[in-house]
Amino acid sequence: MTQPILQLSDDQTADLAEMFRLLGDPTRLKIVLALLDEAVPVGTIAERMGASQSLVSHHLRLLRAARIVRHERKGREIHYRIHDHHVACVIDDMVAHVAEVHEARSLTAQEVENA
Amino acid sequence: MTQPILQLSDDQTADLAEMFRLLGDPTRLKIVLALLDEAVPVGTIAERMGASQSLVSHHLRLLRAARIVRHERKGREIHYRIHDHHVACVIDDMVAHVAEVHEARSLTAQEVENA
DNA sequence: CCTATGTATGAATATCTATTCATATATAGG
DNA sequence: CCTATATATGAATAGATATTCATACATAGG
Repeated sequence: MTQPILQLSDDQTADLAEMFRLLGDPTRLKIVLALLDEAVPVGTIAERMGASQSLVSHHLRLLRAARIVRHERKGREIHYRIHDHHVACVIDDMVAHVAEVHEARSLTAQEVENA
Repeated sequence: MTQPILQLSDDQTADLAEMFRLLGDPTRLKIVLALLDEAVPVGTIAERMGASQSLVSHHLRLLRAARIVRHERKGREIHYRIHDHHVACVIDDMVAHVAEVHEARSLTAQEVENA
């Protein structure tokens, strides 16, 4: 399977980069991964990750704006989950990739240097 | 198809985030997209993108270190291409996602605000 | 109402990073 | 060798951003 020549508009490229960028922060990524399987209230996310409620909230705001997650009120709590199936798939794919790579290689610093 | 509960080590999570982060810069992403289909010398990449040779070179260095691209000497030129099939797949998936989303929705600012 | 709980938000900051400019390195050809 | 071409690299900087702290907002329950 070879790659089709894909031509993205500047807008599409920018959106794509923005999505990558948002997932590119370890704290935010952890949040997203935590929401892959279930809807979780903010406080619980913070607790599980060992991060402050404020920090988690700030990140959720960004993830929400990018439609990576969605929220729903449940009494006093606000439960967050992955926005849709599609986003979940994309992230799963990437996770699978990294997991594989981690399994396949165990490089020395020298090898990385020469990569 | 539901998501399996995936548990990533901190190292894996960091690597995953790092990969996302590198793709999260528009300039770098454009470079990567340009290398999906063929091996291209540095100067040509810069020319096509309208970016400076220096900037492209700096970005290629980062992409190389992360094994997102690889290089090969061809006379005086150094040709860069996507590191492997796997990386290409991951990017293609994400591109497909964004392309779909762009097709499906055309949101007002208000809708985005309330997302 | 008043309070407690859960969440969001704004300001401040220390850190990071993308970009530019100048320059070094490497290779091919005469 | 000497020059031209292609690429890499280092320093400097302007701008972005992750995090913290303090505080505001919203809701449920008594």
